[in-house]
Amino acid sequence: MTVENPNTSAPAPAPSDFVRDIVAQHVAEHRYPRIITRFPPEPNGYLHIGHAKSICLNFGIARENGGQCNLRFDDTNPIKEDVEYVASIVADVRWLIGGWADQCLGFKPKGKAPETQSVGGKPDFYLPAVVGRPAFSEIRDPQSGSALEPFHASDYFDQLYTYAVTLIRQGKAYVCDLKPEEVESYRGPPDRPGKESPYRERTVAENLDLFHRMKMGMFPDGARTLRAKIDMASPNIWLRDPMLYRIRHVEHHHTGNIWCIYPMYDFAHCLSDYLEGVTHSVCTLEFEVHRPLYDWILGNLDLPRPLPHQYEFARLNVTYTVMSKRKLLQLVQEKLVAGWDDPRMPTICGFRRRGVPASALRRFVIGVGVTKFNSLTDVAVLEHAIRDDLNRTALRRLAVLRPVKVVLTNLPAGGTIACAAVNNPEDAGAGTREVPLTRELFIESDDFMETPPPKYFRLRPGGEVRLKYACIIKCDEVVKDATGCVVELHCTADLDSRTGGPNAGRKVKGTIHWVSATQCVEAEVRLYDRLFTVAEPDAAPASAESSGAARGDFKQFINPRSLEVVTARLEPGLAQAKPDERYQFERLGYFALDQASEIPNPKSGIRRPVFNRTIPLRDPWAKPTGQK
RNA sequence: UGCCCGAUGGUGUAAUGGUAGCACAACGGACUCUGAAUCCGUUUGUCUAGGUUCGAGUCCUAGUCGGGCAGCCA
Repeated sequence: MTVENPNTSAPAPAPSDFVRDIVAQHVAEHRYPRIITRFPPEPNGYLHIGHAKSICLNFGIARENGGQCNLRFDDTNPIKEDVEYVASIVADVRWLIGGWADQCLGFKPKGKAPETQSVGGKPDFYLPAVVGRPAFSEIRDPQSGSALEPFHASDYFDQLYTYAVTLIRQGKAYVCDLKPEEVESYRGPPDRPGKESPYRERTVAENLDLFHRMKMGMFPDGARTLRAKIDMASPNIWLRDPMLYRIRHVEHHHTGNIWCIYPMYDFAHCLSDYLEGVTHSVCTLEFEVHRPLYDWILGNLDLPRPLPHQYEFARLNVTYTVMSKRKLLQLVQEKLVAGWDDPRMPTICGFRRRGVPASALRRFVIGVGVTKFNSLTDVAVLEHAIRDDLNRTALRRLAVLRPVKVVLTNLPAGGTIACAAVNNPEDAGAGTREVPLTRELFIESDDFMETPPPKYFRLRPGGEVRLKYACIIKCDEVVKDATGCVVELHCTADLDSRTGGPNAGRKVKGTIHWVSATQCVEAEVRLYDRLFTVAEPDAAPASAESSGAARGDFKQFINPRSLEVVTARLEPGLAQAKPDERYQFERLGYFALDQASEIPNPKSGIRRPVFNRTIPLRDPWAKPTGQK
């Protein structure tokens, strides 16, 4: 199989799934002049890896068909939404698709509303996109240089109001005075027909007047709604005269105080799709039962251009994490994590801060496929995608997380031996660097055992091990403190076994990493592990002893060891680590500079770098099964 | 409960009436100056019962199990 290798730039195989099959068929029969999709988040939370699946599907379809994908905020409920989220969503989307599908990103000229036009003699509204790669710092049209912005459903409130009036004129919508509880009881249970609202047969003139007065702010919140007149006996709840508009006297983050009536999702979404010329409106499974309503609204407005259609796929679930916005918000608000971008969070910004490349995230969400089956994907698949990406691209470096001092007794105190180290064995072009070998070193405490188990092939008293890129050393003496703790190992170096030396080919079983004790940098290193201890924090029942209150509470499964902070010693070159660079600390894992933290050293005042562990290397030996 | 949707190894996903394949995981081996990577190999699957057909994972019917919908949320 072909892989997306950045060195060979071999293309990844074009994904295939039922949605793409439908699109391909439409392309084959020239149903639309151009394929247009959209990614429509509500700005009420941060984007997570589940959204990444939707983003890669929608932008993927666009890029594979020379089409476009609009970023549109589905902002029809001002009480839940906030500008805080708008900026983060734009940043996350652009990071995820950057260099991959950003040429398909559809934005609109800033402040522009749908244009009034006539198509085949019929009145119409249309808002075409500007498609291209807007610069990252400032979003501008690459052609004209004019400012761009994402689409907003709230930019269509005028047009949506006009469409609502059209429905009223046709006798297909009415103003209803029922209270919320009454609406619920009139709607009825799914197995029996509902009851028609007493306000259902109001005259067109009365409905027009009432709807206008709703808009003018003459009624309090909840007093009246606009409803579609469809069928109170429908087995589909969403066809039982669904709400189209409700009254909300609240300021909207994008439209300010212009409106006090706001359209419902079902009314706004299908028409927003239409206004933007969307052809394929791809959403998750829970909207499947809404599709007849989506089609009803568009089908009853005599719209002159081709209508969009909705297709549904199963959302992404991953083991050992939670995905619902509510639960993620809870983790943030209750300070169980450090914020939305905490590297343990399944948010896009969390992964980014953790050091996961966008290409790895993309590869993962594309790899799991698109179906209508409610699946639970093993987090191991994600971890594999990350390791696979980083293995090919990360620069190898030496770092010791939990140091034990080693003294090479046959080396002079002040001397330095420069050792050539390979930067990336997967990429010959990455070259080499020099690391200093000195009399005093640090090695990983795990790499020495006084009484090792069978098949342990690192350092032991009297044993030999190779220092990677340097030479073989032999452990002559174990120095302990008063409590019996190992404080120092005295070893002799076999300099003939140096890389490139006469005895370079000498074999010893183990090779370990190391850093010079006198020429290294200190860093804070944050070791992240999965946030939850169970595969399904949502579903796992509480243990029998737990109280009823704790039953089903995902928070009881939070991993108390999901973050460990150590002071590590790094090879000197890492003082110049770059934020965008990815590193493999050899034999340990993949690490990236934390861009949000700069810890000044209290002693020296020098900035001490902070590294986040993106993911550890696979380590079968660490597992119980590996210790046989 | 009514309606809608779904079901292929442990997990995810192909096979579009014609040899059930791939990835991850697991296990074994080779190689190794990273117990990584790489390479080779092994184990494990069409929910059940009928029907259509020369032939069914695929089409039909019924059942079982799972998910969704009953916000003036999206």
